[in-house]
Amino acid sequence: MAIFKRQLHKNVKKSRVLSMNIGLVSEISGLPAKTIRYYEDIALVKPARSQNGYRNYSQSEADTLIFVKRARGLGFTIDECRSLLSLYQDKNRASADVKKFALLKVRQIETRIKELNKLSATLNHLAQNCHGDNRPDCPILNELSGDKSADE
Amino acid sequence: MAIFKRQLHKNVKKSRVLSMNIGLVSEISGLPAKTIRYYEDIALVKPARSQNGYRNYSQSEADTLIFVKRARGLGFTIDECRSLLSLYQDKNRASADVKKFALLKVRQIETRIKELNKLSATLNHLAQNCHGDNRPDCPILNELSGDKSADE
DNA sequence: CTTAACCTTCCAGCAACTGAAAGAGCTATC
DNA sequence: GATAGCTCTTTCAGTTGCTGGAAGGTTAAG
Repeated sequence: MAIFKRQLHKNVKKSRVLSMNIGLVSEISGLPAKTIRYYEDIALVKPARSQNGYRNYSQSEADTLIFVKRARGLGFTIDECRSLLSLYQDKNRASADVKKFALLKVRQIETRIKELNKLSATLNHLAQNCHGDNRPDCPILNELSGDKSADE
Repeated sequence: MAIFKRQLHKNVKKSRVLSMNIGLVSEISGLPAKTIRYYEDIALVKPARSQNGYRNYSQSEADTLIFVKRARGLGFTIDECRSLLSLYQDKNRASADVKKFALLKVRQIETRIKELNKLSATLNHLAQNCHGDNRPDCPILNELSGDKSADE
């Protein structure tokens, strides 16, 4: 056993190792150790502990963390990740549920994109009308201060 | 103008300067009273107090709050609002500064839009490839779990 | 005088982490 | 076996921008 102790960190990335310390899991999942501990706090992934108190992650727990990392990267909230995970772990799940979930998320993202597009257009318009020299008059500030004669 | 009735009655008798309680400022600015108090906590707008301890907003303080409301609506952070306000209140400000600020914000918003577009496309693609029936296989979950054979 | 609508402060919590402090454990090297 | 230099532990606090609620004081109206 002692042989593997340091090799875990250096070499063994993909082999089926019995258990992993948080540092290794952090490395292979790409999640900061802080975040992984936080995920334990919120009961997302609760690893066993070694005698010395160190967290001890199984391969499947590491996989779960990687799953969460991907789902978060796709814009799912932690709670949504929980739902996805339970669907993932449910052998009798309906993929229809997951599809519905994903499409709802798509609609939410698209709404947000529309809002941001409006913001960007408004700001850009204001900036274009701003002469950008040292004269004190500025359409952007005028607009913000509610001076209606500033724009258009 | 019904809003002002009570306040006018009360304040005009005492002084020519119109000052407002938080409820009135909330109404005319559209910001919740909670938010306005929070803005005092973070030293954005610190009103005087009446003898009874009530907050007493001047017209210009109310204007500042309206300014902040608009700027927040345009996606500026509180700290950015602070900068905008100091530019606004600086008689010698260069509108170039404001323009630069706004254009930077536009770029940030556009970056965010691009990210969201990618997310939306990925999710949408996965959903389209999901048959959406009760079979347990689901490309979305397969993708999240890192199964490369799932997609394409 | 009572009641309702104001106003006040303080405490707590949301999401999803991140930083820092203080201490214990482990490993490599001398 | 001492020591340097990692990794690991817990706990508290902070981030951003608010929002909710409790407990209580003030004011206006009927």
